[in-house]
Amino acid sequence: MLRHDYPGQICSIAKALEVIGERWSLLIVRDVMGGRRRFDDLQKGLGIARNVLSTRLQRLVEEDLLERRPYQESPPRYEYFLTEKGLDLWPSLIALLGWGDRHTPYPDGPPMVIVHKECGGQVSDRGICERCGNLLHARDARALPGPGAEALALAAQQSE
Amino acid sequence: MLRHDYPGQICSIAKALEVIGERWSLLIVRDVMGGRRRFDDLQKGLGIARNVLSTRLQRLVEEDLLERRPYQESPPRYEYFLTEKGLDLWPSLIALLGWGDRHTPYPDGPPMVIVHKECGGQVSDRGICERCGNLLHARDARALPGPGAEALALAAQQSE
DNA sequence: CCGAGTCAGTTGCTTCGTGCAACCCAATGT
DNA sequence: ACATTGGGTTGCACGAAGCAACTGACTCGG
Repeated sequence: MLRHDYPGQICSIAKALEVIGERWSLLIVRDVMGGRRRFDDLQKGLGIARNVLSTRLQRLVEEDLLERRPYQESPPRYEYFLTEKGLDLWPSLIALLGWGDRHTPYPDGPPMVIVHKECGGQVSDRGICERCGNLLHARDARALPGPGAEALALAAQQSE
Repeated sequence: MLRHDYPGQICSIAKALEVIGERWSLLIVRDVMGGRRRFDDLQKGLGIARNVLSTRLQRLVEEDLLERRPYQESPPRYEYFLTEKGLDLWPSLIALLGWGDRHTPYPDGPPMVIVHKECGGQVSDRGICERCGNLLHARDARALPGPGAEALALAAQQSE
């Protein structure tokens, strides 16, 4: 992505994309939301080039979506945590997840489903629990492997 | 964006981003949803390079998000319409719009608000009408200039 | 005491996507 | 007759992304 801004656009969608529209950015946020917090862990999980991951993390920290916290000194090692601003991307992520599930489906069903922590109900792409009907936020839900997950994990193992 | 795929990612978010994660793609969808249908109109509105717009439109047609329909022959001229798959990006777009509004706000308020056609109520970032409480879809809603629109339109005029 | 491994990057090189400007062609306006 | 519009295509320069190698401080096993 040459420049990451969209000059002249008067629209909050364009503003949002200036921050999270770069390649990999949203997937990094997704992974951190799922509990990956360390450089190598993110790099291996995403298959992203290390230099690119480095610049993306820096930018996400600058933009206040991630917070970089040391978890040990000498040698200094860091973990990345989502800020409120980063966590607030949850509705956008599950909307995209829903769209992907509907239109480019995996053969054995979705590899990931979102469930309401409290009641265990499945969460729709609008972030509404289909069992209890509540409107949820990031902290109310959890991602679990879906029906399509096993076959794919197997295929990934075999290709190694 | 170098390659538009994310190899090895078992996730519908990654699948979705393979299709609409490229720079400009989502803004093109937004503009077509707002009624811009022709090449020059899109090009001027977005300030995108013509060759890039050309390749993006081709890809969006290939991926079945847009449909290219002739509206006259000799010379052949085309308009671009959203398919159901394209229209179904609406929840993702308003989720991003909501995030942008909350976290990178314009000084005079949002430049665009979404309203329920039927009752005129404002639509939340989950696509729920705040007046009648209904869960809405793309066709139920309309984008209108918001409180921050006038000042910005004025500024845009002056910079010309 | 020595070598292998881990973690979080940085550096250098190459390739490919992007922006910019110019060009094309048919039809229409004046 | 000439300029303008619409919908592109072509050529070039530049910078972002991918890949691989390297660094530097520490830990762990033998």
